[in-house]
Amino acid sequence: MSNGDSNPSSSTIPKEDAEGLPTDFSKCAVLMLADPHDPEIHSNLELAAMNAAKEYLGEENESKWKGTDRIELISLGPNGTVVPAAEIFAIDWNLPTQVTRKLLHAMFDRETLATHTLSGKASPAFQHRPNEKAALDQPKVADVIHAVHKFMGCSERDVRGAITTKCADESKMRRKRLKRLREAEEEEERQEREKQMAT
Amino acid sequence: MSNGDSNPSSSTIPKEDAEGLPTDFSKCAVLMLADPHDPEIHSNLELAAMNAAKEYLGEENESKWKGTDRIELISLGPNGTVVPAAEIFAIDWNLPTQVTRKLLHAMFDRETLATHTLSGKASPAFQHRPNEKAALDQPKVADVIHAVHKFMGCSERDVRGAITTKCADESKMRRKRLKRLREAEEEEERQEREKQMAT
DNA sequence: GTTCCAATTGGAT
DNA sequence: GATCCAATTGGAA
Repeated sequence: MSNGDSNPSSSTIPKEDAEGLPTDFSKCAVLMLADPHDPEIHSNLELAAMNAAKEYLGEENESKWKGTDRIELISLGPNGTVVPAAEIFAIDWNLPTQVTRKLLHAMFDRETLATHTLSGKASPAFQHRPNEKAALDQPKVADVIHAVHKFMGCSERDVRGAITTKCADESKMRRKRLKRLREAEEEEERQEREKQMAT
Repeated sequence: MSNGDSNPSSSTIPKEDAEGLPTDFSKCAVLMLADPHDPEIHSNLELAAMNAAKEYLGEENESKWKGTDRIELISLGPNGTVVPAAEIFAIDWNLPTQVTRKLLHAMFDRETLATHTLSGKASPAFQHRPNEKAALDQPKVADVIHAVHKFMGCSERDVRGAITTKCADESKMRRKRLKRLREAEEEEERQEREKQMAT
């Protein structure tokens, strides 16, 4: 895990040398969001998805599949980013922005979404400020864009827009949360001081 | 013309009391961008377009149709905003944002686009600044959104987005133009002073 | 508690 | 010269 992407339940394209774990593929069904009529995309996806599944089912994620006979993963695109099928099926596949936001939520935790942006670039409207935010993991993001674009019929720029605003919204929510925490701490300190004054 | 919309070549839904000019409708073909399978939209559009054409061909715009046997107008939506067919046909109907920008250009002059915005609201990111910009003529904008959405298959929010950025871009260009003018004036003054120094 | 709206920005294309 | 990109914002929905 490199890029600040502390992913709770997704995995992306694995390294070539995936340590040859003795993964039992009979336990794993990889469903794919791909156009079967586009053979090139399809075969790339198939390969990547199987590799990703192999990594996903490896030692690190053992707790997630031990005990189940079958774990279903859905690969989102050529980079082989996979997401548990249950999370995919829980999504209402009608509104592109909703799908985008849910997928992001499934593959990044809220802290990551709040502290990253689509591009990692500073806002041109606030260039004087230091930019604290890095870019989201690019292969994963590319797969989200691919999947939503391909299967919702919306433009890639729509998906990118949805990602941008999702990160912005998570950032605002995080700020609120931190502020509330800070205020609670101050209140605690104040009460502490009051108690000491009383003695 | 009320709303700061100095429209060069478009007209919108007319007042009820259109002064009953003896317009010769045989000279006028009103083509309509409407779904003929949606009777309600269609008939609203038909009525509005005919009224708009009547106004469009009235005294104020006499110069535009005198001498031609036939003027073709295209109505964009339920509000009956019409645009000359030639301008419509000159557009590449493939890219939604291009279509939107061209339509705006056809119905508002650049000064209007530069000094107005889609909503007329101040930017939430710069609320301390006074807001100098008013909203674009709403019925016209609604017709653009209607037309592009209906015939390009893109979402209304895409069209709105395109309008927003078109106005922003025109505003920037205007600022540049004004700055250049100012600098040219200053340069002129400077040379004037130099000339006086020499004498 | 979340998502949506859309205005503004400078640089990239 | 014109268009596109996308980060940030506060309040509305």
